[in-house]
Amino acid sequence: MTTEKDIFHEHLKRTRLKRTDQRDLILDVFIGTEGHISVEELYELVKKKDPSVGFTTVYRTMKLMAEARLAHEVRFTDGRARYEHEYNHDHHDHFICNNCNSVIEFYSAEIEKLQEEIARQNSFKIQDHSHRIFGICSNCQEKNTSIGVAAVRSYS
Amino acid sequence: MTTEKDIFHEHLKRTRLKRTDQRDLILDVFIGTEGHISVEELYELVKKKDPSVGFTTVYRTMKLMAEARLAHEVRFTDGRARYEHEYNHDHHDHFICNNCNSVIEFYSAEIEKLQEEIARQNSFKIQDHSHRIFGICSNCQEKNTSIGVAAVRSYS
DNA sequence: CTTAGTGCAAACCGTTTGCAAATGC
DNA sequence: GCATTTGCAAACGGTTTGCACTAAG
Repeated sequence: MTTEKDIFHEHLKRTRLKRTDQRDLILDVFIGTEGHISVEELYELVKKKDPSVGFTTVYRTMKLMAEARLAHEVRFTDGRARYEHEYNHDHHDHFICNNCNSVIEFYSAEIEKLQEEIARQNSFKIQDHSHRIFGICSNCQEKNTSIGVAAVRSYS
Repeated sequence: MTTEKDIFHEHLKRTRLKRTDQRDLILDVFIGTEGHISVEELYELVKKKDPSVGFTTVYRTMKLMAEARLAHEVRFTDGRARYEHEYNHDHHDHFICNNCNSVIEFYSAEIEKLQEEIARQNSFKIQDHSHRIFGICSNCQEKNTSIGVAAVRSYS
């Protein structure tokens, strides 16, 4: 059975990079998370296990994990990079609540298919996509009858 | 006939803000552009007409234009905010070439409909969305048989 | 022993903010 | 006249980089 650690080590070998204790630790900590974790959040968790690890290393390692297809980078409304597990996790897109910032995952085979069709019509070769739907989640709709739409949000 | 300037001035009146020469000039220059212009690009154009305008004012005015629904903010791969015309322009989404950074607009009524359906199923109230498809445009596919996929792109 | 990785501090870059002076209404 | 806007410079916040040192293979 292939583990995320195997994949990571293989990726390192293939690209002639070195295994280090820091990289292994960051991977271990990342494996223990779920959802969409920011680099800083991950750094805080790593620091608990080994306070000597620098946050630059976490940044660099997460880039490696993305290259190894273990992590997928996403961005919501706070301008930070966030990572979600990619290995053994199905692709999905996101609803993002403009009120409470919660994130709901969704998947539509039909949308995926239509994307491919339109790409084909345009002779465009898809490598990746980012489909984010912003609005108000059901929870916030119930709790708050009048939600301020003060400013136009910037979706970084 | 309602012009973009009318809409802008109405928006200012409604929100009790003031018309200024700078704001009018920036709007005029923006009206004269097409595509997806960055704040800095817009600032350079504005400077040609009036070098005394500060770039902070351009930033602030573009936010106003977005609030007035004259401009829509988008972000591709360079981390900059870009604005495209929203008034009298149909909604669309984007293909973005990872090789030459060109942008192709697309629209699918079916995808839009499916989005709404999935939102309804999740009791999510859509306010906006951002749907970006990254890959290689037809032009780059022809010209370059081997395109480097060196690093994982960060889609800001 | 050679090459890559680490941690730190400083740089970076797009964007925002504090402020005194200027302007709209 | 009062409130808003302006332009400047400085701050901000997330991320990246240069570098002397350390560690992996």
